[in-house]
Amino acid sequence: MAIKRRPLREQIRDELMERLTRGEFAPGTDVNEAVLAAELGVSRTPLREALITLAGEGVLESSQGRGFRFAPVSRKEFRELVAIVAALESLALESSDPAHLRKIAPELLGMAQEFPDPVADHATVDRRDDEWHGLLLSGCPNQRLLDLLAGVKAGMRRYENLVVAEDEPVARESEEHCEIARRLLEDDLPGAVRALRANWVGGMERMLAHIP
Amino acid sequence: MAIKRRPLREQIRDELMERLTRGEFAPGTDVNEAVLAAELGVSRTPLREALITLAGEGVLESSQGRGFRFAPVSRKEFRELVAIVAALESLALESSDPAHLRKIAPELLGMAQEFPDPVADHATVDRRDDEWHGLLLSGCPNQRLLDLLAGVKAGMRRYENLVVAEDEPVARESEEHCEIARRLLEDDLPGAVRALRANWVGGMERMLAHIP
DNA sequence: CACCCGCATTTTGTATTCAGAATGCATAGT
DNA sequence: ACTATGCATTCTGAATACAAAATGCGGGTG
Repeated sequence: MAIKRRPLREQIRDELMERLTRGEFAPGTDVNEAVLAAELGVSRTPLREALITLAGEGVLESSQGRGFRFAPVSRKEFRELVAIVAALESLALESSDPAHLRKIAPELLGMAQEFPDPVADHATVDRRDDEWHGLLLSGCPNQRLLDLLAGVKAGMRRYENLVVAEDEPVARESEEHCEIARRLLEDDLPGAVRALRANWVGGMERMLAHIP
Repeated sequence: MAIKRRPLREQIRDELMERLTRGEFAPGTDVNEAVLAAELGVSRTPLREALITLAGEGVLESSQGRGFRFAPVSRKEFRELVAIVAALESLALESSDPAHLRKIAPELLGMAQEFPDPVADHATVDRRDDEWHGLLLSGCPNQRLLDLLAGVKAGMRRYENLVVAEDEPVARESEEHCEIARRLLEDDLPGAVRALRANWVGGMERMLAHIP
């Protein structure tokens, strides 16, 4: 077995994203590099490299002499991000191989139908949602597009733990995913793209109420 | 006057992009950090920070233990990048304020009509093209989208100096810009978006012949 | 002659150190 | 009493030092 060797900065980035997803960092708070580095058991150098990467993805902001802080959240930015992701996912879906889409459509439908626990925490719901969209775009040949999407979605992660899982919205999300899968089963790619856009817009509206 | 204070990593990033545009770095070649740092008169630390930023934008690649290299070019990646930029610029145009678009339409038309020197070097042509697209999107309220676009376009920069300026393609580009501006003058936003997409696709095809 | 192993060199990855800017508090002056 | 100024502290930004991995070369061996 080939053992993996990854730069510290990448491991640190992943760990920080993990903690961010767990809600350990409040938006708007400063990063104390020395403290965080000690906590992670690394030096400031690779930590700063990870912070710079995250700043490039919009997760952090930086200002001269004042270091990094977790980017604050706003309705405006959330709307901007959703518009971007909707456009990029649409493009990814449009450029996917129709045959592949037909092949995965049943699995997409199945995943959408097996309803998550009504009381599942938002982390579980979000993870399943990510998996579903990941499968949906698994046939996209545009690797740069997928990388870009991953970066933009990282910038959206801090919005996810603002909401608590509720019964009705999860059902809506599930229904919308079914709709997309059904379109794909029928080889209706334009319809699937429209449904995907509607899914993002709908998800955005469900979320907006929870953002200050 | 408030004097500007920018981190070294940003100045280095800009300088590297400048040199890249001037064709000083061949795609596929390795970066020697010590040499480059000495050349720029800085230490390796902020240089590496700049390199990491550029790697995030796709200008560089990095592999464990082997450092950074300028990303090689390929027809496949160029097509991917054009598809992305076309989609993002379309979104930016669609979300712009129609009134603002109407206001800048005459200027867009004027810029498109004043034909660049037939013998202008590609750098000049590219710069004018960038300015035109910048003005076109100047009314887009989605700041995250504009930032994202800037990053993706940075990743495309290394393709620009692969082509030499030619008479006919520049005229085509100019005509396509006129078409877009005219649509905006007539308040035909969907038509302008279609023309913008066509402009990117056309520009891509003109460029593809020059890529190995 | 080809191939492989081991050592020396080069270069990256990470840690540590140093310098300079920002922040906050205390004190003096009005 | 309030403001402004100077100083101490804290933290970031950059440079340097150190460790470890990769590369290249030379000698030895099949």
